[in-house]
Amino acid sequence: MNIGEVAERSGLPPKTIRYYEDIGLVRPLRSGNGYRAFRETDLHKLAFLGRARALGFSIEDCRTLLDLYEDESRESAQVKAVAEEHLTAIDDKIALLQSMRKTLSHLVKSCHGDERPDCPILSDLAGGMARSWKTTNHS
Amino acid sequence: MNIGEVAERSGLPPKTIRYYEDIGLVRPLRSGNGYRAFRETDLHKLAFLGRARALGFSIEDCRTLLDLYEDESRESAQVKAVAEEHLTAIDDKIALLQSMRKTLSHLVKSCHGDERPDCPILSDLAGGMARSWKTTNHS
DNA sequence: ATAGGGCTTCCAGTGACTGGAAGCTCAATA
DNA sequence: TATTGAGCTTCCAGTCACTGGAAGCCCTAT
Repeated sequence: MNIGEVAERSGLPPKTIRYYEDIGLVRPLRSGNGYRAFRETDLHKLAFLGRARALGFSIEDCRTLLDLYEDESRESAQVKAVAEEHLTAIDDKIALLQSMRKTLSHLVKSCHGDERPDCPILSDLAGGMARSWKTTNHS
Repeated sequence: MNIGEVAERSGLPPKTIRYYEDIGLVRPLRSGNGYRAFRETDLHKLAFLGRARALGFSIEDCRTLLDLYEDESRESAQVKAVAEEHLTAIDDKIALLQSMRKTLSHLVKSCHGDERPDCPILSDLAGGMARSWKTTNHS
């Protein structure tokens, strides 16, 4: 299999596949003409990587997971530990984004968004303590 | 003010402040000894940047927001547009993470996590179609 | 013979910093 | 006065996971 077919069948761009070879995640053979010659197992690995990446695992996690996948004597606890750690990281990211979202949506709602220059979004960024009550001049 | 004091008062690391100068977000003066000499306005800008970054705005968004902040004739609609676009991007990221989270937490729950090698997490990554019913050997 | 598409390598850029090295300045102490 | 040591300077390199582009080889079809 040439890289184009593997790309199509794995869903990964050729560039990414070459990159994965660069960093040692796959080791395809070479044909006489210098083209990469992928076996089914290579395709399988790449598809594995594609799914792991789609779940947000880092490349290093992917390397670990692939190693565990190939290790017949692995303990499922090892896999679970990697996944749980990643899950925690995802939860942290979600929490951070939701806290940003909360503040931001509040600010967006409080901005009239017309041709006038005064804007509670900028006031908040500028002052940190400027709130909509201030922009509506309750002082 | 030297960079150390500005760092402390703005909450940004000195490295970051130098970087912000590099890319033209702030333009502190220089003392005779070559040290950066920050004015209150520079500190103000840096604090603005810190808050905007904490809300997840990109550096380019920050540049735009700072420009709008300094532009007396801005229209609040411009600010609101930037913020709304960013809010949409945040929502997209949250949605993506939550979909990862859902799949991943399902997989984690289905993995017994002991010393045995068989693991639905790896099965899923390997096959895409392998499900927990398969790991419990209903075939 | 030529055109095209696919393949190769290598280099550079992305975003937003961060770490580290080498060296200058300044204030306080011995 | 000499010497610490902290703080400041610049510059270079690395992070993460690709992605784009250039230059050039290979293969097939016309």
